[in-house]
Amino acid sequence: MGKLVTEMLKGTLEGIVLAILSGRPAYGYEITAQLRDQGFSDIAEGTIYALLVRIEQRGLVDVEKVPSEKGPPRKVYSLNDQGREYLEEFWRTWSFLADRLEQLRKGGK
Amino acid sequence: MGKLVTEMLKGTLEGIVLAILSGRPAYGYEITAQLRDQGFSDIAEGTIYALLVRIEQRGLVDVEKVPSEKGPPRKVYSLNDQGREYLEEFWRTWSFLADRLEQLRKGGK
DNA sequence: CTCAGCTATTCGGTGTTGCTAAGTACAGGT
DNA sequence: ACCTGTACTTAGCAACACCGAATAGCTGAG
Repeated sequence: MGKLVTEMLKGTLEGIVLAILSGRPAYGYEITAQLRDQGFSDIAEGTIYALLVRIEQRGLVDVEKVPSEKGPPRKVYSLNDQGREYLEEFWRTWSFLADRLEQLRKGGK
Repeated sequence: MGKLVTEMLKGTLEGIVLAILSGRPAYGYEITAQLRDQGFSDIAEGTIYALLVRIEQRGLVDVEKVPSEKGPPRKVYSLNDQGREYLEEFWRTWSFLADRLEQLRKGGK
């Protein structure tokens, strides 16, 4: 999509992934594919994996290694309580920003 | 506000400033104050100035030096045609992202 | 059986961005 | 003279998404 999206994703991609995980546990490859389906056509694979490592280190998710039928074992991530809390905080921050931008869009016309 | 906002601002702050400039020309100090009023309580001054330099170098704004009554001369920035075009692109990208997040927020519950 | 192709993860290096912190510069009040 | 408020600049830092390559396992075509 371009540089604009790339920059905007900084800080939101993390929330997006957490939101996806809040639905059900998932592993990296799956998440990447899902994002691609949902319109984030050019999200780099490496980006997701790096992000997953990060949120794991922060203790927002639990990890379980699950053997795959067609490849190396999957690392399945699931949102834990701390992650759920963080996700709520994320939504609050997002709302704040979205509200401000909505106002600017109306007023600034 | 915290790290979350800081990261989210990456990529959006630029649009925010352009949106402000689309209302009327303004200078850095003024923009910073305005943002603070509008709830971005801890935006760093240096951040805005650096951003303004950037968008000037990209040719999105025109600059005019205007003497001030109470300090060094102001650099007044005004959105030009290219900037207006870019701002529209920004809004399109923002809408895309906001839509995706809105969906996630509903579905992921 | 080997090789291509899909699944799945890891890693090193890059560019952009916002923050921190300090410094420069000018006006007016005490 | 000194401090406060206005106004801009600069250098160095950390976080994040990207790119490209490497690794690893499995399956099916040749």
